[in-house]
Amino acid sequence: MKNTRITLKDLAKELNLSASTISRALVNHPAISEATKKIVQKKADELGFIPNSIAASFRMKRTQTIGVIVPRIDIHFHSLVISGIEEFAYNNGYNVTIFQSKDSLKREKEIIKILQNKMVDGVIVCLGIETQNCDHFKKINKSGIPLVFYDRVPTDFDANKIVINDFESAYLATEHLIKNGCTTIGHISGSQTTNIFKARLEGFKAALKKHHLPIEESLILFTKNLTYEEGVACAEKYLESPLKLDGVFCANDYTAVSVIQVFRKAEIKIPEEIAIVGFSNYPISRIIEPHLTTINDRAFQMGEAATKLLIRQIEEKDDDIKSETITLKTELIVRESSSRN
Amino acid sequence: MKNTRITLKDLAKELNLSASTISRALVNHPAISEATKKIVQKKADELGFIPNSIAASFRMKRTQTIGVIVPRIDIHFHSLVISGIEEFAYNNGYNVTIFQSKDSLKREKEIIKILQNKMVDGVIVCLGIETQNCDHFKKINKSGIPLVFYDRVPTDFDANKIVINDFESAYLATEHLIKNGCTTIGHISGSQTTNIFKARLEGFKAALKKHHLPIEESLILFTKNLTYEEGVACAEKYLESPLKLDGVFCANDYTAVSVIQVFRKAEIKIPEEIAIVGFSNYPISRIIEPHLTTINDRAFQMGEAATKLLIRQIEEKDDDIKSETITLKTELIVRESSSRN
DNA sequence: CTGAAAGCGCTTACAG
DNA sequence: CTGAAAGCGCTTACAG
Repeated sequence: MKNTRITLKDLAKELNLSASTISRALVNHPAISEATKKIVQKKADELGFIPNSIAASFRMKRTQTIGVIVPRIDIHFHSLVISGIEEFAYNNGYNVTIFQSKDSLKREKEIIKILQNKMVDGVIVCLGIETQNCDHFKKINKSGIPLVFYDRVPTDFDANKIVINDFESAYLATEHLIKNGCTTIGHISGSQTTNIFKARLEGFKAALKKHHLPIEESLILFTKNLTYEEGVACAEKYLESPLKLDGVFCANDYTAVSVIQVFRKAEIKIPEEIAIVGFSNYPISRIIEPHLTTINDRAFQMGEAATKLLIRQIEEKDDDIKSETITLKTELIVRESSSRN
Repeated sequence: MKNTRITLKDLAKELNLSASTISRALVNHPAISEATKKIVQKKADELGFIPNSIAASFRMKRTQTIGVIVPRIDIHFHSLVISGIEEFAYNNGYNVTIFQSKDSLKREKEIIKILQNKMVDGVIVCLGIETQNCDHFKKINKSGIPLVFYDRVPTDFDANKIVINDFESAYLATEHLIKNGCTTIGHISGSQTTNIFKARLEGFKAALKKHHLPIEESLILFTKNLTYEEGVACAEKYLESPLKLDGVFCANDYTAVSVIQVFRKAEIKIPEEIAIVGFSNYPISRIIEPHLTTINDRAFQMGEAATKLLIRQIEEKDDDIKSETITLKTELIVRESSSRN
């Protein structure tokens, strides 16, 4: 059953050619005559030749493989990014090997080791929540393997990054609320140790300032992980607030959905009495009623852009480490939750 | 910058030992003395030795890699399965390489080729929608690479499969509606070329029959892909039906959510007037109001079980092809959408 | 308990 | 346009 695979040598013997010629013919080397190429290709098909790309990788020290490290693959955002990575990689002849760090620093370090053992050509990573220090990444980078970060990116060294313009997106979202007549606007934010949530908060404040609205600190609520449950708690706080708010900008869609539900249960009309904007354009945003205005965070494009940058660096000849930051444009998707006409 | 990696030979020279001994010491071979192992390990750490596992794979014809083919990675069900695969594989020393077939047969065949080139040790796959004929999989199987299917599995050959008991799950879900007093129950089904949806429909009918309720064909609606939008259309049909239905069992959660929303908009009380049950336990099921009763389809466990079975077959010595079907137990999660007490 | 030697299947610099 | 030869870094059967 386990038939031994045909090799270049077998093909060579069969055709009275050298293995070198077979090898070259199969990769369409310009020095080989068309006639020979045709003969070789035909024989290869005939005998069901399966090239051993492990042997080739070993020889060339190139695996055509990209390693990906995400906190968890079953978070929709990451699965969208990975989808973009796989798509772009596939179309450019690279394969993708996936690892979940589970937000564990220990595991992240183990994975880095495996990636080096396996000689991946490059690595795309979203840092785990525990990771404050990127020495393990610096090491792999110095060994000549290009690295691109997305979403949660390192601050302690100069790396390739794909990000979105969180500040401006938040600014835009907030301004949209203002333009729809909101004057007392709350914000539900995430952990301030994560840059993107800090930036969203800043953008929110900047928009208020710009439009001469007061920044009510009591309406800025902080959560740990922006979960649905935390969102419910925040919404309940808003209900108890002496300030009568008429708009909320949430740093993600889950919390926005909880706010919608809690307010509706309290018989508050959305968007008439309170307008809501979320962030990320999760599938639920166009299912929840009223449909949620949100920011398209371009997860798929993030994966594509990361892979494109990575492959360019893999295939570039020169060995200088340089780092680029690519900022993707987001988009405000206006739906009913904020549309007062 | 691109420092050349230390090899076994370098280590051997450094320690006045042979490469054989170094190799054995590093894998904890029993024939090597503890003293030697210690020395070797110390030196390896000191010089930052990174084993070249591509060389090892090449030599041993074993890559410790599992190939995974899914239609799309950004479908929540699949990302959950992959999460289970990655987790189990990681804990057992295997890596996971992911490919998306995008439901294209052509692409599926291309991927199979790549997988063979890359000499993965085994493959886990959910068939694409176009795939009626599994010859390409038979071929890779015959070449000695074990294969495990999940969710959409082949019917034209005897393969390893991980499935859930769709029939019984549907039976249970329907019986649950009956026990909550429903007598005129509809079903929203998926494509009948897909076995799981056929089985769910059969389970639905069996439960009605068992409880001596009539099977109203006009209340059994078929969709192509069980999308949210198709669900809306089905719900509207139900509203126009002369039969006054009081329960709906939906073959997935998306359609169940649309039914809830359409009915609520029509001022129908859920669950009092119509009770709803979905299938899959998607995150949205515990967000939508009322929360949706549904079937936990064990996606994560499916990934684990598939990987466990695959690894066992990879590591088994004997070359017989045998096929196992593992059926996972599902679970009915009762929530408000069907609870009439 | 340790070593010498062969070989896995490719690619490529060199030669012609 | 084609070939002979070396070598990538491991593992392992064999010998001692």
